[in-house]
Amino acid sequence: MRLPLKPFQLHHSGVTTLRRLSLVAHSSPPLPDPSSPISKTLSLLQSSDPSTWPSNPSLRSLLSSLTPPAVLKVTRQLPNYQDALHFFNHLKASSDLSDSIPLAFQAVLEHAMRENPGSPGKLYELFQLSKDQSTPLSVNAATLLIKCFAQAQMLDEMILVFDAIDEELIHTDVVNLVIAGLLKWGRLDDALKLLDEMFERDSCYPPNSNTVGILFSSILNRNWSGRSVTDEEIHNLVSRFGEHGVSPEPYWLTQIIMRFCRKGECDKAWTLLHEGMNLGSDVEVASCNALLTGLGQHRDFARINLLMKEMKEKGIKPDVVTYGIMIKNLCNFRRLDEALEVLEKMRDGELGVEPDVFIYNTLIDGLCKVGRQEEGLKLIERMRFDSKCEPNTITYNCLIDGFCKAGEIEKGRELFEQMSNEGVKSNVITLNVLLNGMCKHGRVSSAMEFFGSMRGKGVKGNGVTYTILISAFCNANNIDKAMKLFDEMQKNGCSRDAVVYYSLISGLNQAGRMDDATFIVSKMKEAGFGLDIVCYNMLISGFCRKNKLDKAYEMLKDMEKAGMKPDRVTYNTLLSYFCRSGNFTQAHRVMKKMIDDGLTPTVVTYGALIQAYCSNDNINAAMKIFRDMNSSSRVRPNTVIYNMLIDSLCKNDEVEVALSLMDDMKDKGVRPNTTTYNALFKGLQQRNWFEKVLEFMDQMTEQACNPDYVTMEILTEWLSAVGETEKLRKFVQGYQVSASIA
DNA sequence: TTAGGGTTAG
Repeated sequence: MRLPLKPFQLHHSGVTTLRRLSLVAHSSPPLPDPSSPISKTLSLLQSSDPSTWPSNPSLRSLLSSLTPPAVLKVTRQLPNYQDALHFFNHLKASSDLSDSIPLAFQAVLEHAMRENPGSPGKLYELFQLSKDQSTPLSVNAATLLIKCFAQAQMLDEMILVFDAIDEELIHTDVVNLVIAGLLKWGRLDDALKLLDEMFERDSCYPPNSNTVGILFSSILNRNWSGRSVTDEEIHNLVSRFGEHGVSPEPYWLTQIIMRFCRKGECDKAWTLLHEGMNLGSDVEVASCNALLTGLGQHRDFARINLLMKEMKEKGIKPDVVTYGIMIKNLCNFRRLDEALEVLEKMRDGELGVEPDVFIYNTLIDGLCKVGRQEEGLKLIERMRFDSKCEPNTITYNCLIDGFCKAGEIEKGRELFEQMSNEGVKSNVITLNVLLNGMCKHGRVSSAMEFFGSMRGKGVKGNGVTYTILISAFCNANNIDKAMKLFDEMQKNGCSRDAVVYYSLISGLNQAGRMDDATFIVSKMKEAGFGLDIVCYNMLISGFCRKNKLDKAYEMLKDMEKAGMKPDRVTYNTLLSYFCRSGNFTQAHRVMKKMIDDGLTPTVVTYGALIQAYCSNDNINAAMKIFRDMNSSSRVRPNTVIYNMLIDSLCKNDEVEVALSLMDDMKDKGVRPNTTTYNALFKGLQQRNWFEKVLEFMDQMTEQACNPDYVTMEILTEWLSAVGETEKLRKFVQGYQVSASIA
C-alpha cells in the first residue's frame, strides 16, 4: 500500500505514553541462574570490551548454543542501548548467528525507545539502518515501530514499516494497529483501503472483532476528525464484516442504530438489527431499545409492536429502559392514561421490572405537558412511598415547568423552595423554566429580578437563559433591552448559539428594524452560523413589509447561494407582497413559478389572492379563485378564506351568495368563528333579515362561539332598533350558560 | 427523563 509521503516530522509525545507501551515494559526480570548460558553470556559481554568479542572463542561457543529467544533475553538485559547496539553489530558480523538477528534488533529498538522517549526520530534512524542492512523485522519489532510512529503522527513512516514486514508474518493484530493509527489522525480512506485488503478472499489477516471496534470507535466518535462517513458506508462495512463472520459487539451495534435513527434512517437501523438477529449474533436489549426510541420518534407504531413481539420470541427481555421508552411514546401521543397503566403493571410486579426515577420523571413530565400537573405532583408521593424513589432535580424541573407554563408561577416558586429545603440541587434548567414561565405570563421584570437574585447566589445563566429573556423583551417591544442582553451574554461567559441569533433577528424583524436585523445577520455569519430557510423567509417577509423588494430579492439570492430553494412560505410571502400592492400580474407570475418549481399552492396562496381581489372590490375574481381551489387543486378552504369572501359578499350586498357559503362551510365541515358571524350579521342587518339573524344567533350559541364587542355592537344597534332587546338578553344569557358549561 | 427560536392569508 502506497501513501503520499509527507516531509519527515518529529513529534514529541509524552514520556509516559511511550513507557506505557507493553513491549518496553520488562525492566525487572527475575533473577537469573548464574550458571545458565544466558547469564554466562551476559557476564562475558559485560566484562570485556566489544572490540575483543570477535576473537573470543568462549563467547563464540556460548552464542552458538543460544536459541533466538535466548539472544533476545541477553540483548534486553544488557545495561543500555549502546551496549545492545554493539552486541547486535557483533551478531551481524558473525555469519552463523543470522537467525537471532531479528529478535536482537527488536531488543535494540526497545532500548532505544526507553532511552529516547518521545523521540521517534531515533527509532526511524534504526529502522532505516535495518532496511539498508536488509535486517528482517520481527513482528514485535514492527509492532513497536508502528505504535510509536502512529503515536507521533508519522503515518508515512508507519506505512513504510508495515510494507517492510515479511508478508507471511503479517497477522490481523498488526493490520489493526496500522488501521488504528490511520484513523487516529483522520485518514479514513487509507484505513478503508487497508480494510479492503483484509476483506480480500484468502486474506492471511482477516478482520476480527477488534477491527470492528477500532473502526467504529473512531468513526462514531463525536470528535472524529476525518471526512464524514455516510450511513451507506457504515451499512456496507457492517455487511462486509458479517460476510467474514464478524459482527459488531452489541455496544457498537447499538451505537450504529442510534446514529441511523438520529438521522431519520430508521429503515437502515431496522435492517441492521434484523441482520444481526438473523445471523444469530447476540442482540442485546440495549440495541432493541435504541431502535424502539427511533421508531417512537417516527411514530412507527406498527414496527414498535412488531419489534416488541420479536423480542419476546427471541427471549430478549424488556428492561426498565424499554418500558421507559414505551411510556415516553404514550406520553408523546398524549395517551397518559395508558402510560399510567404501564406504571401500575410495573408496580404490581406483572412485568418483572420495578419502576425507577426515570419512569416517574417521564410520567410526571408527560402529565405536566398535558396540563395535568396536579396529578404529576401527586406522583411524587407515590414514587417515595410505593417505589422508594426520591425525586431528583429533573422531577422538580418538570413540575416547576408544568406549573409555570399553566401560569401558576407562585406554585412554581414554592416547588423551587421545596426542592432546596429537601436538599435537591437546582440547576440552570430550574432557573430557565422559572424565567420562561414568568416571561410567558407577562412578568418580564420579575424574571429579571429573579435572574439577578440567582446570579447573586452564584447561579449563572446559559445561552437558553438569554434566549428566553431576549425573546421576552422583543415581545414586549423593548428591543433596546433585548440588544443589550445580547451584548451582555458573551461578557457573562454565555456563548451564542444559532437559536439566540434567530430569536433576536426575529424580534428585530417583527419590530421592523431591518437594518439592525441585517447587522445581526452579518454577526451571525461571522460567528460561523448559517441562516436556515425559516430565517430567510422571515427576513424576506420583513423587507417586503417595508416595501424593500430589492432587499428581499437580495435575501432570495443569498439563500439560493447557500443552497436553499425557495419553499411554499417563500413564494407565499412574495405573492402576498404583490397582492398587497395590487400587482396581480406579478402575483400570478409568482404562483406560476411556484407550480413550475414543483410546489403546490397552499390555502395561504389562495387566501392572499382572494384577500387582494376582495379589497380591490373584485368579488368575481375572488370567487373564481375560490372555485379554482375547490376544483383544480383540491385545497380545502379554511375559515379565514370563507370569512374574507362572506365579508366581501355582504359588503357588496350579495347576501344570498354569502348565505350559500355558510351552507358550503357546513357541508365541508369548516367551523365558522366570531369573525364569520360578525361579517354575516352586518350583511343581514343591511337587508334587515330579522328571522335569519335569530337563526344564526342560535347556531352561534349551539357552537359555543363567543360573541365579541363587534357582535354585540351590531346586535345591540339592530335589535334595539326593532324593539327585540329580549332576544338579545336571551342570546347573552345563552352564551353565559354555555360558557359556564364549558 | 427536564429548559430557549423564527416565516406566509386576517
